[in-house]
Amino acid sequence: MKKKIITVSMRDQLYDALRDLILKNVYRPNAVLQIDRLAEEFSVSATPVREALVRLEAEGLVKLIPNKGAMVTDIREEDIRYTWEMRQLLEPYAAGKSAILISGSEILELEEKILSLRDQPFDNEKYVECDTRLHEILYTHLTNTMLVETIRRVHQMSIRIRYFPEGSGRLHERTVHEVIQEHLAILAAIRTRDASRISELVLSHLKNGEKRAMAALAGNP
Amino acid sequence: MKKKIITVSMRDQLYDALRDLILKNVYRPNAVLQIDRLAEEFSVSATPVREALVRLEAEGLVKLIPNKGAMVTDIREEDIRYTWEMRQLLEPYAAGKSAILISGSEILELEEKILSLRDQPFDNEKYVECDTRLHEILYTHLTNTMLVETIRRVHQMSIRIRYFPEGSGRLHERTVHEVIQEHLAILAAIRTRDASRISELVLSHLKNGEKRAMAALAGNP
DNA sequence: ACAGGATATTTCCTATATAATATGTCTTTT
DNA sequence: AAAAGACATATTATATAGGAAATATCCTGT
Repeated sequence: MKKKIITVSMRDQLYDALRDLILKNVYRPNAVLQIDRLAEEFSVSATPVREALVRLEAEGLVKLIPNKGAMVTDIREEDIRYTWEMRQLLEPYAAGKSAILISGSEILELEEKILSLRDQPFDNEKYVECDTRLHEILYTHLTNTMLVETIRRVHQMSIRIRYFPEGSGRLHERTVHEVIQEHLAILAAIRTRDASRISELVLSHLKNGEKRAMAALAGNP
Repeated sequence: MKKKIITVSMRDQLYDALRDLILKNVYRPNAVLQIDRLAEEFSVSATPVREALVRLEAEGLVKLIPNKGAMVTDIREEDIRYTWEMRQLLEPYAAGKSAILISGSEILELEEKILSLRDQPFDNEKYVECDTRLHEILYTHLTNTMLVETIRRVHQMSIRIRYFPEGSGRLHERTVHEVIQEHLAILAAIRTRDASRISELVLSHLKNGEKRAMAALAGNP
């Protein structure tokens, strides 16, 4: 049988690369994204770059102005409030729903991931990686793909916000400790499969998260 | 002074045209969208067609399979449930929030639009137009653009569902009458600016809407 | 009947041409 | 002289056309 070599289109590779750079604020808000420059940067032609940009625009990460060009979307203070408003609207509901869908091994992985933060509590990169995996486990069992996709999008925005403050590489130990405690509380509730308790805890976790994000933005990490 | 001629990119025009055709089920679920054929159909080259398709993919209207092609996304029974689950999650909250943001003249326009349905209660096209305008007035005042955008997307899906049943051109008089009554009740609540009452009414309206959609799909329009 | 390979079709990308916008210079006007 | 306007130039996005790569289709030989 012929071996099946999977090939990822240039467009998809560029999309992934650019999204990553935008989320991590390497390309900062309002940065101009010049098609030719990006094409040269990645050693491809303009077409796949444009297609990647169109997709990023649909995700709200890039603003495309006809005949003018592309720029990374802005992050204003309101956007932070809006992001957490969305999360508070969607995630408590979603987390409650998936309570019974999470497997035992996933619960163990969650615990492992949460506790691993304790070891290197100052690494933003590691923090985001853990948070993202946590989201994956919590929400990808839901069958409502629209809900999952929306949560993914909003969470993506909250990653951007996390990386937004200048010099956001390090986190305060006290903050990380708080987050770990909240995560562990949620985990304990998941073990009991108590949907309404999970919703409650996720909501208060998100409210605290909003406060922490605002504080970080004001310069108190 | 030089006259400013606004030019809409080919990509945007194609996106609008294709979206409309998909929402109205002219291009039905699972229909294959061949790039060359579309390019010829609209007398353009392949590139802007591809870019329009990428955007439609991000909106969940088109499925893009690398090196294979594009097709209109499927509508399964679950998708209908998911759509209404999203609406019930978002719209009561959103409607409650915009209660105080709607102007007097908009309330009058709403009333006019709602009552206009009474005159020609069998026209699906007119129904959707009215429903869309209603959404616009209700939700575009909200400052949370993510929320507005998500509601727009989900509402878009519910339009597709409305057009989905074969021969969905005509509506039953009794059904339309029900919808008008529900809309009027919401309108009355908007006049009193009672946010929690609006939320309540929108929620029950959506629950009824879900039942009606399911019935229509089962062949009882 | 079925594997294997040639042919055809279609997507995907590159290279090139076209159109729109921004920039800079020179002229005109106040 | 400063500001505004008009023209030419440069830069950049946008669209077209053609070629490379992947997938699908058909044909042939066992």
